[in-house]
Formats: sequence, C-alpha cells, structure tokens
Amino acid sequence: MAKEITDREEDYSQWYLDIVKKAGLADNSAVRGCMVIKPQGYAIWEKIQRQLDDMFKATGHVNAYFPLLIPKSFLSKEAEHVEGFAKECAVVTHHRLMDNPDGSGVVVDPTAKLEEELIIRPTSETIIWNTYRDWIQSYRDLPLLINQWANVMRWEMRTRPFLRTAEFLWQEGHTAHSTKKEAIEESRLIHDLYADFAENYMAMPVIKGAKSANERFAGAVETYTIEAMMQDGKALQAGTSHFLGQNFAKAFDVKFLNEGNKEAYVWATSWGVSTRLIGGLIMTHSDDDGLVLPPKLAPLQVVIIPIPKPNGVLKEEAEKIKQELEAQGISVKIDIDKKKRPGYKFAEYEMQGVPVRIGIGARDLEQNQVEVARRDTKEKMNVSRDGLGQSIKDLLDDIQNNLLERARKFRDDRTHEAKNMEEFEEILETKGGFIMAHWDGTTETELAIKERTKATLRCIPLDSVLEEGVCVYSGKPSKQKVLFAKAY
RNA sequence: AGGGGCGUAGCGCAGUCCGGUUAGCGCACUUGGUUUGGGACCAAGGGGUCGUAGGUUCGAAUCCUAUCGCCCCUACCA
Repeated sequence: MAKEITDREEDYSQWYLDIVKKAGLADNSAVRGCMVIKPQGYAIWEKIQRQLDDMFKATGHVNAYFPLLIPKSFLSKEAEHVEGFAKECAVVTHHRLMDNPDGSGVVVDPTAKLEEELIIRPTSETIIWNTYRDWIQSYRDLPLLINQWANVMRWEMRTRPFLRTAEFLWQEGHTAHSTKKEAIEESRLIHDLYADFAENYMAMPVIKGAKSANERFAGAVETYTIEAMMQDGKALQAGTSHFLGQNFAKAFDVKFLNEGNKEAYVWATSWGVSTRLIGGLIMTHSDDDGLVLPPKLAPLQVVIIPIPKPNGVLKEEAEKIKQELEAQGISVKIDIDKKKRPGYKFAEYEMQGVPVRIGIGARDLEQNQVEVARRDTKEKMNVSRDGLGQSIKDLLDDIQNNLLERARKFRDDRTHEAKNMEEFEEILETKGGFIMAHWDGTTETELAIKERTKATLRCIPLDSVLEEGVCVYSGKPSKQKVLFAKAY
C-alpha cells in the first residue's frame, strides 16, 4: 500500500498537514498566511455552520452583517481592545491603483490616499457597538441578540491551515442587555451551547472554564472557553464566549432608558467559533490512514462501492441501497468510476474520512448481504441486506458515540494532577497532556510557570471542586485546581 | 526580527561541487487495451521562462551579484 500520510508518531505536525492536503480540505494560496478552503473542507464548515446557526436561532438570535472595513479610530476607543489587536491589523491606506509610468503594471496612486485609514476587521466589536448606539434607546430595544457569519483577518507570523491563518471564517455573536445578570447569563448560555456542539456533533469532549485575567479577550470582563485535547496532548481553545461588562457601551456611548426612565449603559457579550474547529476535528479523531469524521458532521456519510464484475444487477442493487439509506436521512454516494479499482477507492474514501463504506459484489448478492466497513475502527463485517437502512443508521449512531467516548478516554488518560513543580515538569516531559494544579490566582505566577515550562493556564474549570490547597509554584494558598497545558 | 535549509513539469526529487549534445527520474495526467473482493499492468503520448533580474563566458540549471518566495529552529496569537 502506497503510504501517502506521515505517521503521527513520526511527525505530528507533518501528519496534520498531510491530512489537510490528502483529504482535500485546503490548499496554500498565493497569499502568504491565507489558505484556499477546498470543497471537501468547505463542506465540513457548511455542516458546522448549519448546525450552529440552528442552535443560535433556537435561542433567539438573528443574523446580520457588518462591514469588513473599520475606521482606524474605532479600534482605539477601548483601551485594552486596541492593545490586544493593534499589532496584527491589516490597514487599507489607498483606494486607487494606476498604471506604473515605467509600464510595468500597476502601482498605488499616491493621490488616492484615504483621509482616515481603514483596518480590516480582526473582530467586529467596535464597528458593531458604534452601530448599536443608534439602535438602542430604550429597554424595549433590548436584548439585542445578533450574530454574523464573516471572515476576519489577523496578521499572523506563523500560520497553519485551519488552526491559525491570517484570514479565517467564523461567527461572532454580539449581544446587548439591560442588566449585568442577563448579559452574564447570555455568555454562559452560549458557552454551554458551544460545549454541547463540540461534544454532541464534533464528538470532541471539552473542558468548560473561565480564562485567567492574562488570557482573557482584550476588552472582556470575563472570558469563558471550551478547551479540547488534541492527540499530541496539546490543548486547543475551541470557542470563547465573553462577558464584556459595560466596556464597549462606555467606549461607544451606548445608553438606554430603563423602565424607571433612568439612563444607563447597556451590558454586552460577544462570542465566536471559527474554522479552527475543523483543525480540532482533524486532531481529535483522525489516524494514520487519513481523516476520520463524526457522522453528524461528515458531508458524505456512506459510500457504496460496487465491486465491478460486468453485470447491471450490481448497479441496480447499489441504487436500491442508496434509496433505502436516503430514506433514513443518510447522505450516500455510489462510486461507479470504472477507471479506479476497488482497493484504490477504499483507501481514497478512508483518507477522506467517510464514516461508512459499503462494498457489494457478486458474492454478496448471492448471500443476501453487503460488506460494511466502519472508518473509526476499520472493522469490516458482513451485514444482512434485510433492514440495511436501519442497520446503517444504527451504525452511524454507534460511530458517533464511539468517537466521543474514545476521545474522552484519551483525554482522561492524559489528564494528571501535579502537587509541585517537579511533578508538573515530570508530567509534561513524560506524559504530556493536561495538568490540574493549584494556582494562587496571580498573573505573576501564571507567567512564571509559562516561562519555565511552556505550558499555559488554559482555564479555571467551572466544575472543579473548591478545596484548600497550595499553589504548585508559589506555595501560597489556593482554593481550586486549574488546567494547564501546552497549547495550539 | 536572529540562525539554518530550499527554489528544476501539478507533486516529490536527481543534475549544481568540477559550466559543454535535445535537462532527466518517480508519482500524477491523456489515449488504447487487459484488469477489478485492499492503493493493477502493458503500450503510446502531453507537459519545463531550471524562482526573478543582472553579470562572467564561445557556451550558464551549474560560477558571481542582487532580489523575491517558501520551509525549519527561537518571542506573541481564535
């Protein structure tokens, strides 16, 4: 068998790049740091989008669209926000090109300089809050629950497809509320929604937690995160939901009259997940043979491969099976390409992560069965032709569950407690993964641990038990363990 | 941004040290045929500004200079 994908053990990051390439998810583009998302990759994003969009709508949110370009001055209105993003912004300075006088193509027309430079949004809080000021006058205008699906740009030094690219696709929700309590509830509602999506659709178990002051979103009062463990033991921040307090309301002067006819600043949240989730999907489930996708997000769930002996009965049978599966709401494709042999096709669809493959040949027809191969375990079994629609439906459910359980076990096996720095460092060196440890709550300690070990404080888990302990680094008192890991 | 490496067909590479026929190999691609239960085989084909610009030379993928791009290692980030 021709080996096209680097083994994970040999070189995990090369393996990742091989998967992206061989499964046809994305290509590098002519623009540094920007990728082309290919149909196979985009189809996964569309599945993610559709599901999340339904979940947002079901919780009362609506979609809108705000401009790509933001006046430079907007960014500087919220002090922490500008500090967080200023160093990675692309800036538009001119609006016209002209023929180069020396005939060598086009150059920027120096007379077309913009009076106020525009930045390409790294996130949209500023332009949205500038707009919300006009939309909100009364408590009757609240809550304002808006989401947008968009692209954003952050000028990154080092990029990796899906995990970190200069331009990426995401959704960003921006909500406005009349009370602090309601805004906090909103940020936690979305936090839960993200965790639900990660586990029940991506089959990617996550730790829900709050970010430390140091890791918090620029301009947020509280940042909630979902953290997942990749197969190399590193953490991936898979989604964040922020309680913004009144920071943006004050920066953009967004006030409303409450029921008592008193003027007050509104309370805000913002939240987002990006195409990075696709990177998480890859690094949670896939193996040395290629992509592995959870059935709920697989653009194609079942592929039927007739083992071609020249007879039309096989084709008819494949078509019948397809219809039976589609009746169960399963997406199916029959591959009748005569140019490729079955073995080639098997490998190809495995690489692409199709959850279930059905092979039918003359032998199966005789015995009233088909050969079913599941991508997650690579098991093959003969399955009766009778009631096949239901059997495959059950199998897809089983694969979905198995992927989640497998990932959960993987993570739990690689989550350890450290009582002191010696243990902390030993775990990192020998086992990797997540480390639960007491922390004194100071940024100083957090940075010192990062400096010494390269592991960062991923989150303060919401479900961790309150218990007296001493900080793993400083020995000062601590009330609960927090999660450390090396991160993407 | 500092150190190292690489730019030759869609992809992966050889050739460069030591300049010299028409720039070569594998994969992929096209056509035809035989095949088809785990990445088939045979035959015939197509595809190159050797990253770019300048220089040295009778002659440059090869030597010199500049320049651009990419990858790897060190600091920040959904």
